[in-house]
Amino acid sequence: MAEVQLNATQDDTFAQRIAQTLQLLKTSLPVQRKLVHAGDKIYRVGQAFGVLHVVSTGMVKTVNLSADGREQVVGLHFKGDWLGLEGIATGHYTCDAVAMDTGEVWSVHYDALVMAAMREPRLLRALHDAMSRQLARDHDSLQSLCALPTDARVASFLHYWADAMAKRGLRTDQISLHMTRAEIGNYLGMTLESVSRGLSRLARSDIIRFLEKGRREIQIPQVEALDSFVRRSIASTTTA
Amino acid sequence: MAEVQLNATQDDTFAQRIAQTLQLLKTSLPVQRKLVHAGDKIYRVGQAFGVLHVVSTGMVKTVNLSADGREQVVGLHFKGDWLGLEGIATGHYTCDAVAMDTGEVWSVHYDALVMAAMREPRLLRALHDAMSRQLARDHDSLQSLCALPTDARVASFLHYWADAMAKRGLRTDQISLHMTRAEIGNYLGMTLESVSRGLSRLARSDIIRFLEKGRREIQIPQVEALDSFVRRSIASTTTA
DNA sequence: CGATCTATTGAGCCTATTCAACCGTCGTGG
DNA sequence: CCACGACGGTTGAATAGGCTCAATAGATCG
Repeated sequence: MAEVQLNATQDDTFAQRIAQTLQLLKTSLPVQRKLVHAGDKIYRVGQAFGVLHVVSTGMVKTVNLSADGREQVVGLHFKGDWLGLEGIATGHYTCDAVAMDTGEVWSVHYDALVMAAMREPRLLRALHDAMSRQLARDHDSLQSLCALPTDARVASFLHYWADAMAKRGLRTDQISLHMTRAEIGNYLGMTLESVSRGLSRLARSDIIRFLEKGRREIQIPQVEALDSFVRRSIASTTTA
Repeated sequence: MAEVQLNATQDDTFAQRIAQTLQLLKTSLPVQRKLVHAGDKIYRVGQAFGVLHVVSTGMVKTVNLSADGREQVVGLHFKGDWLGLEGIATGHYTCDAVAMDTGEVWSVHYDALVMAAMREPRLLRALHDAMSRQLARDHDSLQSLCALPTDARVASFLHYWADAMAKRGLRTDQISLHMTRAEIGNYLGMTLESVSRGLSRLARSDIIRFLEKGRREIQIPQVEALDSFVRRSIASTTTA
């Protein structure tokens, strides 16, 4: 209840699109729903590809496994995001998908989806939109990684998270990161200490606020403050 | 001529798939072919999305433009790769696509492609494969960026390039980077000096060899040497 | 209540950046 | 025709940003 926020202006069209897509899936083809808990693997690297997954509720991370066994978080996925798309080309999933929270994941057979898409073009459109969004997001991720110092990367990460919530009509003034500092650091290409220092610095600048002792519930009075923080970091490294 | 190399074992199936896809496109729907030269923009950020492009010959880079105008190379694209996929969701391209070499780019209207895909499912499959490959590649890119020191990132970059050539049945013993050190550095998240030092180091270790004064023609006697160099870098940073 | 996990913070070190000088190539115009 | 400037590349020296190592503290759980 009360999921709709002040920011439900143009963003709620995106939330609506997600709802429509989930509805469409449910009515167009056999969907298997599954409840997942934090740590559950939705699929594993190397496993034969066959089904695509859509996050209905909850949050999921995707983790690449390098040849020598080291892990790399390569994506975060929220309500309406699709999982397993990287597996289409090779016929095998190329990463693990791990739930970060309790939630529900819907699964559809890729072949069945394509068949259904022949009758219902909106399904195809939804799939393409999801892939396209993922590609654009990956680009932004790359740019953050390449161009920003650690503190700004942390700020940018929080901004991304808040944005993802906002676009889905969820509350953005307070977000709860279901990730350890180590996980965040892995995703952002820095050490857990740097993440901690970055967050502390943001808190000291009153850009964010910790809401409990665990320090994973974070309040962001104004998301734009994160933006200007990032901008300032760039300016100082460029002009100096 | 003599494009097929020793390594044309399982890799040539990929080259064949590309050839088939290009053939399929040509026969299934109206394709506009265009000759491009180094520096030509195939599309621009912000431009209305409508058509997808496929690299027929040559090489193309995609460049993100941040809000404050700084550029970030987010992808490299060779024969058979699709361009513009990130534009589907928003209806606008989110990056520039710039030719790095003379080559030919084929363009098809997305809507027409989807229509044609109804009659010819292999078209749809080709599109999905391309998107899927791009996603998987982005993950690898991210992992390199997050987990490797500069020298290893340069080595990994050369390996990726050689691999891309090999999978397309092109010669891999000698590659010519149509990029300045600055461009490579931008793509790899490091300075041009670091790229230069990295390449010099690899040359000093006899892993690569420069073939001309311009130092963009690079010979790689054995691609696996790059792999083991990367592996060694990881080992030394992990164990130390 | 000890053991474990997560987070924070400090100190020292190292890697990669910054700044700078230098060289070779290329294109252009005096 | 050659001098000059612009550009791309290399290399060195100094600096700084982020990492490593280490100590501390709170939280959770058996």
